[in-house]
Amino acid sequence: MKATIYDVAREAGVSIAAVSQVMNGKGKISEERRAEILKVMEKLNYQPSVIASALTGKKTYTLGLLVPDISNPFFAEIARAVEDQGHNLGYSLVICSTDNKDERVERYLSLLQQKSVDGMIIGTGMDNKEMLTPLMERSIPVVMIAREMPDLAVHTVVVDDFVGGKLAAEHLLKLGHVNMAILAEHTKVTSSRERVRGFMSTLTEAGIQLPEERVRNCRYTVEDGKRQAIELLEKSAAARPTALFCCNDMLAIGALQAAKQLKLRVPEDISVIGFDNTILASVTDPPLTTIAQPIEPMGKHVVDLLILELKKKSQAKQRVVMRPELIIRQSTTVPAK
Amino acid sequence: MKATIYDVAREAGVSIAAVSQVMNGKGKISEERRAEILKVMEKLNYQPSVIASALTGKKTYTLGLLVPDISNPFFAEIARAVEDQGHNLGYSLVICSTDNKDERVERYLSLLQQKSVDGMIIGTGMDNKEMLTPLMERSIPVVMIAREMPDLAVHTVVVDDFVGGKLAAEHLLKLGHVNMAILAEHTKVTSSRERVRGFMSTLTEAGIQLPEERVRNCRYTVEDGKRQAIELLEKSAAARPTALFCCNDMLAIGALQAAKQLKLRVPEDISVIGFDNTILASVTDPPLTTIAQPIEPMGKHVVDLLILELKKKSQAKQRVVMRPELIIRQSTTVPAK
DNA sequence: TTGAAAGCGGTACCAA
DNA sequence: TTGGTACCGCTTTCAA
Repeated sequence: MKATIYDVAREAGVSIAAVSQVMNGKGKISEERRAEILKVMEKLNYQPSVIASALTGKKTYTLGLLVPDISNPFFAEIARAVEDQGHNLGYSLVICSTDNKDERVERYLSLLQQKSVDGMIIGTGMDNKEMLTPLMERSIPVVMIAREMPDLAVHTVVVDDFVGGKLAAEHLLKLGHVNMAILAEHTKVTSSRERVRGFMSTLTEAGIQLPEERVRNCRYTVEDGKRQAIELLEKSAAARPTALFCCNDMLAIGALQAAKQLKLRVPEDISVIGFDNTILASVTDPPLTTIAQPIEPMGKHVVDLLILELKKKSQAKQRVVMRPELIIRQSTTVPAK
Repeated sequence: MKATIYDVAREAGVSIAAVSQVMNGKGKISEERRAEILKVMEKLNYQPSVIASALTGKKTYTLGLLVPDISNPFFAEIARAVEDQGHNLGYSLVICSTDNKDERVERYLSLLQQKSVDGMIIGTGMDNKEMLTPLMERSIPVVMIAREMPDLAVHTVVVDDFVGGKLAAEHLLKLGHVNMAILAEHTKVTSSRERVRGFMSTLTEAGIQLPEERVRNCRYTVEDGKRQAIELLEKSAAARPTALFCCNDMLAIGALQAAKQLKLRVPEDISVIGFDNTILASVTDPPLTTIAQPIEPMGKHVVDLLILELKKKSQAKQRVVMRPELIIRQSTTVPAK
């Protein structure tokens, strides 16, 4: 069996209060007693129970992370960043893949509460934003990453999606494209909406109009990206776009596959630009030009905000917007004339 | 504040014991009381504290998963499979990325113990296998996935690496290759060793010898795979291998990049075959022929074994070996003559 | 059936 | 300085 505080106390011939004090560095203990207790703890290989300690109102040192799917490289990379910073600060991470289903979100939220996690990091969308209010009422710290719920007072760390869309547009514009299309996510995904908005507004400034049918909403899968891209591209050279802005790397990969299937060369016949700069973007062929999210700093920052909040409650909620960056690889070039 | 069992008891005018009983479906409670209590629980939105319950000796319904790096697609996919099956059975998952560092493994092992997880799933290697014995002594259930420690009595779920290597070799042999090379992982990684062994033994059976310098040990990164592949490939057409067996998809991607840099065409000039069949294999260009591990069934199975063990202790430890499968895509073909 | 009470492993207050 | 002790929220035994 595991040694308990009682075992240590008995073995050291002191009270459990004394043991507790040396663990927490509180109270006054004579040097010799402290040394003796430490020695016994060592000898018994004593590991204090986080469970017991949590029951007395202390923290569980556990955080929950909700993402749509941990097997999706973007969220896996976020998870790693969050895990690392959490670990630095002494916290463990429970992962929760929601598949973007409200029912799963709800289940996980409830589970995490029952397990008394110290805080939650939300990186998943949800239709019903009311789901978070019970948490706030119970003052369980919540922060958001890569997603936002504007009318919720929580710390949020996102990339500047509008600027991201703008960067993509500027890049394509500079290359000389005028005839473009967009593979977007579902319209309820704010980040995607903003990316589209940034992209479109830049086109508009350049005097270019994008017909409505050139903006396709896709599910977050390679397959759907491919399907929609095919619809966009299976036209005569004159009728099809020369460049495709995809709101995430998965969709861009779908676009790449669509091009291949249609025997179109990337980038000569069709330029493709992605978003996120996950590992996927670097292994495709051709490697994907994409808009990078600073995933690691974002994860680190969101954890810092969460820990800050659960230490000293109540402070102005901040919305941290990080700057995206254009990563030029080889999936974009000047349009064929 | 959160409602406690006392709140429910008071509100319902019963003892906390009664409330506890209806929660656990134990003891005898009259139908009316049970209904009343249920109603009050509902009304107060009562959520029992897993922490408190765990302290009384019940489970925490939390599992720990140790992998080298959750941002690596292979392990992210494993994590997802494990998470799903755990979730089905009522367990949450704490992820621990070890970077294959014994020091991190140790830290996480200790942390998970302090948090009283019900069991641990090890998918990471470790140099010092002694690290697990303290767990066994404390009879904390441990199972392994995708890795093994032969002299450890734990349930293990792995793919048949030897057969995997064999499948790869047979495929290349059938295509007509005689001049091959291997990108392996570090020799301390048993799975990689077995893959190499399976591959080599099949070549030997076919009367083909592989010179020692044709087997390169790499770190688990695209970069290192690329570096080593370049060394293998930067020779005259006559002196270089016509096919490369890579012990995981990451290395295979490195090989693809090496070929590209050396202006060799895949598969015409050089065939490349990977291992794992992660999402990466489907997005490269050309798409990677690879040996698939049945990740999802493996994850499911390992969780089942773990749960089984922590329910009814003590049973013969089993080693489940799943069959790998050759997935032919477009990175392999007949050798140029 | 029902409920009083003794833990589980700590924390923290307070008296000695 | 020390240690006794009342919780924390829940489970379980046992007497009523």
